[in-house]
Amino acid sequence: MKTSSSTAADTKTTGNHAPAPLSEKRQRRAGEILAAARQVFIEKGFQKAAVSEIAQRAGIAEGLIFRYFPTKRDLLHEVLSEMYEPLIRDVEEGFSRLQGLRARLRFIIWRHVRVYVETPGLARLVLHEVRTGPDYAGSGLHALHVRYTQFAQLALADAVKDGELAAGVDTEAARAMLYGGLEHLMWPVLFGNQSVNVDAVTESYTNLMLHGLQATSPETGVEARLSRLESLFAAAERGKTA
Amino acid sequence: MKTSSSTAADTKTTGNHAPAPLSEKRQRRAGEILAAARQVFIEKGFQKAAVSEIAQRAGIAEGLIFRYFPTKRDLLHEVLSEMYEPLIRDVEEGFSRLQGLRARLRFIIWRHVRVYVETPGLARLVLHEVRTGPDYAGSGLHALHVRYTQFAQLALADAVKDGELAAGVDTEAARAMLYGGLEHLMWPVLFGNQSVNVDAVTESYTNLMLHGLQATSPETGVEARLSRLESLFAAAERGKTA
Amino acid sequence: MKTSSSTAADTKTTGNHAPAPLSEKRQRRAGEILAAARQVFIEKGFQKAAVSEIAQRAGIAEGLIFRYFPTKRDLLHEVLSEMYEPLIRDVEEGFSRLQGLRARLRFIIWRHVRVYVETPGLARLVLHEVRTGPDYAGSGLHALHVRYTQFAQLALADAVKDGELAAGVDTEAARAMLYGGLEHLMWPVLFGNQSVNVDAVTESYTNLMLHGLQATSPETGVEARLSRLESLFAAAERGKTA
Amino acid sequence: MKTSSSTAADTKTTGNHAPAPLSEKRQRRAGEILAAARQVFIEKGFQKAAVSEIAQRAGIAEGLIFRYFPTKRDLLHEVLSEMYEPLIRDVEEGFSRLQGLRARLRFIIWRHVRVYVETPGLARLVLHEVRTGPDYAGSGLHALHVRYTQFAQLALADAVKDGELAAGVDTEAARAMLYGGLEHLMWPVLFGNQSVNVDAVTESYTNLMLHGLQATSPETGVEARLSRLESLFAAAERGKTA
DNA sequence: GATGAATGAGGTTTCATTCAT
DNA sequence: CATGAATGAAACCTCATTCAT
Repeated sequence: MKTSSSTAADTKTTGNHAPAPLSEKRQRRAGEILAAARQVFIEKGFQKAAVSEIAQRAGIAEGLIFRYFPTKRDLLHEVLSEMYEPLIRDVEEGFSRLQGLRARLRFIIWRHVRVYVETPGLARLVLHEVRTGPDYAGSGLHALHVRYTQFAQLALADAVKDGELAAGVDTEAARAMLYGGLEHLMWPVLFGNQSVNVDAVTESYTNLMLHGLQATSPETGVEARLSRLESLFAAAERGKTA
Repeated sequence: MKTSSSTAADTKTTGNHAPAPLSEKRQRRAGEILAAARQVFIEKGFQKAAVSEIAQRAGIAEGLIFRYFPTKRDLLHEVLSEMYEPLIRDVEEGFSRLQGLRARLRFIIWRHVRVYVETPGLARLVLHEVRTGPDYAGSGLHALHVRYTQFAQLALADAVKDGELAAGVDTEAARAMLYGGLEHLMWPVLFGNQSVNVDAVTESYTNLMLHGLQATSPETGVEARLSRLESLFAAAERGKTA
Repeated sequence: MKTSSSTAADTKTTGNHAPAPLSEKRQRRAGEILAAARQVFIEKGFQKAAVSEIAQRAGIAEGLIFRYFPTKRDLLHEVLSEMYEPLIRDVEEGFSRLQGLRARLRFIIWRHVRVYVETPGLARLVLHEVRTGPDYAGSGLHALHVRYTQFAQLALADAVKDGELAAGVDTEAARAMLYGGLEHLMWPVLFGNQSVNVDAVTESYTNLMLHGLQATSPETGVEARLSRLESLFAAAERGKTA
Repeated sequence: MKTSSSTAADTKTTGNHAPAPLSEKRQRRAGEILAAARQVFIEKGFQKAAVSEIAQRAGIAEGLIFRYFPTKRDLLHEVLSEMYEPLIRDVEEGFSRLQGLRARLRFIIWRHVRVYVETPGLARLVLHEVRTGPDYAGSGLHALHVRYTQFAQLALADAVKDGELAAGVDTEAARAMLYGGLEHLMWPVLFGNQSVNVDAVTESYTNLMLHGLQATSPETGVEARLSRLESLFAAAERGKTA
C-alpha cells in the first residue's frame, strides 16, 4: 500500500466517531486521483502519462497529487494494487472452494486469462512498465504478485500431499510455466487486438500443463521413437567400422 | 552488420579492384559505437541510456553516431541483432543436426537458458525495452525473434509428421509455454543475480514440456525407458563431438 | 490575449467573488515573455531566435515559456496578433468614419505606411518569417491578415455600390496592388534604414491607385478639381479633430 | 556570379586551345551540382535542403561541393542567377523590340507572370529564402533583381520623354506597384496551386497600372462624389450652428 | 581533384517535483 | 488543505563546414 501518509486501508476500521472526518475527504480524493491515474496510465502507458494530465482529469491542482502519492511511481503501484487485490481474493476463494489439481489449475488459469481479456490495459501496464522498474524486486507490487501466483504452488503442493502428483515436481518451474506461458500466449490479445475464447484457452492450457506435449496417449509415438533409435544405433555402428 | 546505408555500393566511381578500403575504417567505427552502445544499454536500459554517453564512451562526437545509426532505436536494433544472429545460427545448426523431439527441444531449451546465464544484460534488454516499443511488431527485431523461436515450432511439426506426436497439438501454445515459462523461471537470474545449473534446468524443463505435471512415474513404463535410452544416446554423441 | 489555455475558467473550485487574482500574475508573466519574444524576434528573425534567449531576457527558466505558449510559433503568433489587433481597430474605425473611395483608400494607405515606418521590425517579421511558414494558410495569422486587408476591398465594393466606380473592377487585383506595391515600395525603409515622408507617400500612392500612370493632368479637368475639393475637406476635418 | 574560383562565365569566350582542359571538367561538374541544387531547393526550400542531399543527387562527395561553391547560400545565389539571366535577356529583347508604354508594360507584365506560372518553385525560392537573407542588399542577386526590374522604369522614362506620360510620375512607386502587386496577386498560384490565365491577368493588370481604379471613364462617379461633398458640407454647416 | 569521416554547436520540447502563497 | 507557477536538466537529432587521406 504505502501512500504518503495514509490512504485507504489505514482508516478502514475506524468508522466510529471522532478522529478523522478529514480522513474521509482525503480518502475520496485519493480515490479520485487513483481513478484518473488508472485511466491515463492505461491510455498512455506509464512513461508517457503526465502527472499534469492526471491532475487535470481528477480536477485538482498538479502539486496536490504529491501530497497523496509522493511519486508518480507510487501512483502506479497503487493503481496496480487495486487491480491485484480483488484478483487475489477471487483466486483465494476459488482455490479453497475447489478440490483436486485439475480443477484448481483450471480455475487459476481461467481467472488469469480473464485478466488479459477483460483488462488488457492494466495487463500491458504490469508487463511493460512495472517489471521494468529498477526497484521492482522488494516493492510492494512484487509481494502482491507473489501472493497472487502462490496459489498455483499451493495447488501443486496439495496435489503432492494427496498423492495426486509425484513428490519430485518442480513447483517453481511449474509456476513459471503457467504464468510465463500464458503471458506469451496472450501477447496477440494485448498488442494485436486479437480476441480469444477464454474457456477454450483455459481447457487447452490446463491440459498442456498437466500432461505436456505427449499427452494424448502415453503410447503415441513409441513406434517412431524406437525406429529412430534403431537407425541411429545402426549409423553409429557403421561410423565405428568406417 | 548493415549500418544505415549500404557500405559496399559506395565505391561507385572508383572502378578499381580493392572492394572498399575505407569501408574497413567505417566498420571499425561502427563496431566501436556498437560496443559502447551495448555497454550503456545494458547498464541503464534503453530509455535511460543517453546517446551522449554512448558517444563519450566511444570517444567521438555525439552527432557522428547518427551518421552510422540514424536513430537511437536503430542502435538498439543493431546491438540486439548481433546477439540474435549467432544465436539463430546455433539453434539452426543444432536443430538440423539432431533428430527426435526430445533431443531437439532439449537443445533449444539448453541454448536458450544459456542466453540468460551468459548474457543476462542483453536478455534484460530484450525483455524490458524492446518488446515494450510501440513499433515492435513489424520491426526487424520482431522478425529475428520469430526466426529464433520458430525452431521450436518446426521441431513440433516434424514430430507430428513423424508420428511422434498426436496431430492436434497446439504448437502456438507450446512455443509460448517454452519461452514464456523459461523467461519467468530465469527472472531470479536476471534480477536477483541468482545462479543456476544450466544442464539441470534444461533436463527438468524438457521433461515438464514433454510430460507435463502428471508425468508417468520416472522409474517405470515404456515411456520412461525410451526417454532414458534417448538421453543416453544423446550424451554419448555429445561426448564424441566434444 | 489568449495564452494556451483559458485563464478565466481556472477558478473552477473557488466559488468566491474575485474573478482571478492569480490570473493577474499570469498575465504579467505572459506580457513579459511576449515583450522579450518581440525583441528577440525582431532582432534575429523567427528561425534564428532562440527560445533560450527569450527566456533569458525575460529572466525566467526556459521551460516556463512553454507553459504559457506551447510552441515557439505560438509565441510568434501572439506577438503578431498584438500588432494586428490595434491595427485592425484603427482601420475599422477610419473606414466607418470616412466616406468616399479616395478618403478611405487614403486612410488605409496612410495607416499601412505607418506600420512600416513606426514598427519596421514587426513588418520585417510578417514579411519574412510568417508568410514563409508552411502552415500559414489556415493559421490564425492568415485570418488576421485577411481581416486587416479586407477593408480595402470593402471600400472598393462600397464605391461600386455608390456608383463611384464601374462595376467591373477587379478588387482582388486592386488589393494585391495596394499591399504588394506598398510592400515593395517600403523595402528601403525596412532594409536600408531609409526614411520616408508618410503623408507624401500616402498622397502619391493614393493617386497612383486611383488614376494609374496615365492620370489626367493634375492641373485641369473635372476630375482634378473634385479631388482637390475632397482633399481640402478631409484636411479640414482632420484639423478639427486634432 | 561569384562562385569560389570560376564557373560559367569566366571561360566563356576562350573556346580556343590551351589553358583550360580542366576547366571544362570543372564546368561540367559545377553544372551538375547546380542542377542538383536547383532540384533540392525547389523541393524543400533553402533552409530544409541539405547539402548532403545535393551532393548525393549530383553523385559526388559532400565535401566536394564546397570546392565549387564555398557556401550553401552561394549555391542558392548561383541557382537563382541562372534563372535571372535568361529572364533578363527576354525582357531586354522585348523592351527593345517594342515601342510605346502600353506595349512595353504589357510585355514586362506578361513575362513576369509567366515566371510564377512556369517556375513557381523558383519564384517561391526568391520570395521566401533570398530576400530573407541578412545580406541580400549588396548581394549579386539584388543587383540582378534591379537589372531585371529596371526595364519597367526605363519604359516609364521613355514614355515621359516621348510625351506619353506626364513628367511628374513616380517611377519608383510604379515599379514597386508593378512587381509587388503581381507578387501578391500570384500568391494563390504559388501556395494554393491555383491556375491563372496568363493573358487575361496580363491585360487586366496592364490596364490597372495605366489607368488605375477609376479607369473606365473619367466621368464615372462624378455625380456621386459631388453629392457626397454637398451633403458633407451641409453636415459641417449644421455642426457649426449646433 | 576528390572523398567522406568527423566535428560541434545548437534547438525545441517535456515533466516530475518543489515551494511560495 | 490546496494552488499552480517555476524550475532545470536532459534528450534526440541536424548540418554546414573542415580536413586528413
